[in-house]
Amino acid sequence: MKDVAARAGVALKTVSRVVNGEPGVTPETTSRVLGAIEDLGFRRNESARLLRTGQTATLGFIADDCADPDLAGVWRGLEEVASEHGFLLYAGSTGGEPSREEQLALSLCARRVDGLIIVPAPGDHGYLVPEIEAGTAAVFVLRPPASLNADTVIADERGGARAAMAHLIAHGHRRIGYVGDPAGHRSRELTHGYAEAMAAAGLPVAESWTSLTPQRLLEPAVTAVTAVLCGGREHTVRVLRTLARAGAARRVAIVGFGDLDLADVVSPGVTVVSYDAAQAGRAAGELIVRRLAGEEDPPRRIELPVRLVPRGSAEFAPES
Amino acid sequence: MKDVAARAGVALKTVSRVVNGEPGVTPETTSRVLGAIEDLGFRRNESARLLRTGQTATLGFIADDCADPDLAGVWRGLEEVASEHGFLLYAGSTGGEPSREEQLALSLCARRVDGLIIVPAPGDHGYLVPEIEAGTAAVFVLRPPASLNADTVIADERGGARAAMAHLIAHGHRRIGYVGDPAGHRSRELTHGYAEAMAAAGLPVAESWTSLTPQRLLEPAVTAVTAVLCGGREHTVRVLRTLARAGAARRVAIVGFGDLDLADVVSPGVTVVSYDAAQAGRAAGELIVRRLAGEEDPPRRIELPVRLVPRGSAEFAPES
DNA sequence: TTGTACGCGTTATCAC
DNA sequence: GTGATAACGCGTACAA
Repeated sequence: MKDVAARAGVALKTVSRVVNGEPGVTPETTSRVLGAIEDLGFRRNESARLLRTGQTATLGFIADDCADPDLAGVWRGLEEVASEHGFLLYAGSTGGEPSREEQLALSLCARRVDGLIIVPAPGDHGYLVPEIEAGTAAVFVLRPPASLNADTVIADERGGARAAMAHLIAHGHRRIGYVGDPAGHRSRELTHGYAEAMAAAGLPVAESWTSLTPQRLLEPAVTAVTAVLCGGREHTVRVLRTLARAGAARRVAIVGFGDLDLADVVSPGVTVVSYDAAQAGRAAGELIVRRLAGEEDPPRRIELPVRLVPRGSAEFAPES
Repeated sequence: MKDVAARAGVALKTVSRVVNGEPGVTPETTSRVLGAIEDLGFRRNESARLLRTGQTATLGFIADDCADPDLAGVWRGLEEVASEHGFLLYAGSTGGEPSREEQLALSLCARRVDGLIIVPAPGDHGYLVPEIEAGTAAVFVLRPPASLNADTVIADERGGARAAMAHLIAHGHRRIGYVGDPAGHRSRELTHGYAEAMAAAGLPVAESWTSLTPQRLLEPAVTAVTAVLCGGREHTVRVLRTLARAGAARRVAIVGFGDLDLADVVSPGVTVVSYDAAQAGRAAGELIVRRLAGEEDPPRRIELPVRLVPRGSAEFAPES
């Protein structure tokens, strides 16, 4: 910028004015400065600018694995909003490790991102308190934070599980199982929804039904189970694979959580409950943009609907 | 930092030394500074630091859509390398629009990212020349850049197409079609591979075979076609869906480009050719890290293998 | 072992 | 309209 000023024969500030489109510069001077900028291939150093202004126009996205379909969807929605408002986006994966999440978040704060959008790993999020007090906005997506009250956007997974269960029960299923990870926020919500729906229908639940694996589904001890809710894409795929190999010997109604590439191509089609991850990302982005615009309301909690998509794998009555 | 120095009763530089772990500070002084840092909740401002040092320890990733499975895979591999070497990652989606790509790339350069990893949109990339000359490293992934000679990591899509075609031909297919976008780098490569394989086998190609859509596959004019190569996941899915609806009336051998969630669960399993996107990301990351370490060799071109995964949808002879 | 002075590239304040 | 000068928060050279 100094060089540009020298070449145009003006002061530093005048170049700054031109670059920022500030008023009060003769068209003649402007064009001279512009010429010098062109000649020297000058491009403003944003780091310096941001150091001076204190605003980085930057957001950070932190999630387990940005390549996961749900999280990638969130990312896409978030990016839409970010680019609309002129924010650039950092992204980082934690692999579900709390320590890596903290490290990432603090690195981003040290770079003075204006806001953080976090799909939280398990563990405490108290480490963010000083950052938030220092002015960094934070929104949690898909999972609530621990030890922290902040804006949150989550999917109504429990409601989704209830809808799936009601669907299975309406088709005559009474002995229904759950296949999924034992831990994690989603599993907790889904098993709650599962239990609520079973209780509401007055149906008993055997303990072994809620800790199923695809293989155990074939064991004599649980062959009484006529339907399952799968707590995630990989579980749905594993169950479908296992049952496909078992052939006609074992028929189980299936509702999966999360949509799949070929869900409508397999036979029967895979019935799923799912939500719009991009919508979650957009909601989170809009929340944070509003905070950065100065909104001071107490933390909000936005809940996204989880909808049932019937395709056939759950729309039949048990044989017994 | 000034405040910390004041509170600890030392000079600015001493705080700097402690923060950076430089030698030459009394343990006593160190602990006093550390205490002040703790009390004030001080955290070094990286922007300022990087303004001073000139290195941002930051990379930028630009792609059509970070939520696309292939590009998300590239992202994952890239991030692995980046975090290993202490780089933070910006990410931006272009939606395939050249103007948005340019805008993103220049914004990132203005923030002085050390390097750019680009899955290029169509169009000219000459706009990057001044940036590269100014010291920004650039690597192109999955598609080669136009009007620019730079490091590139691509998948051997043409070879993949040849392998797929050879596979179909070996199973007795003679009239083979291609379903895919008319434009784009991948389509170009795949249709070249297609043509090469057909020519190598001495097979004639009707013009209508290379501009197929799922619907046209059912038309009388092209029912002679007994097998197809699909140029992308969405095409494979659409073909499978269309044929599933058509039922037993039309049987077509299929090889898809890009793996699918339930590829091994549908019956028959979907035979695909695919590559390891994460490997592409890692290769790109390593390339750029090496450049940033000062490597001066001429631009490299790394080619990743594309492998055939037989699952059944292509492993049968034509009926005629 | 510690401190001083200066510079990184920009914007902001005021004077001219 | 334009310009000199001080900041922003930190690292570096060199003196103490």
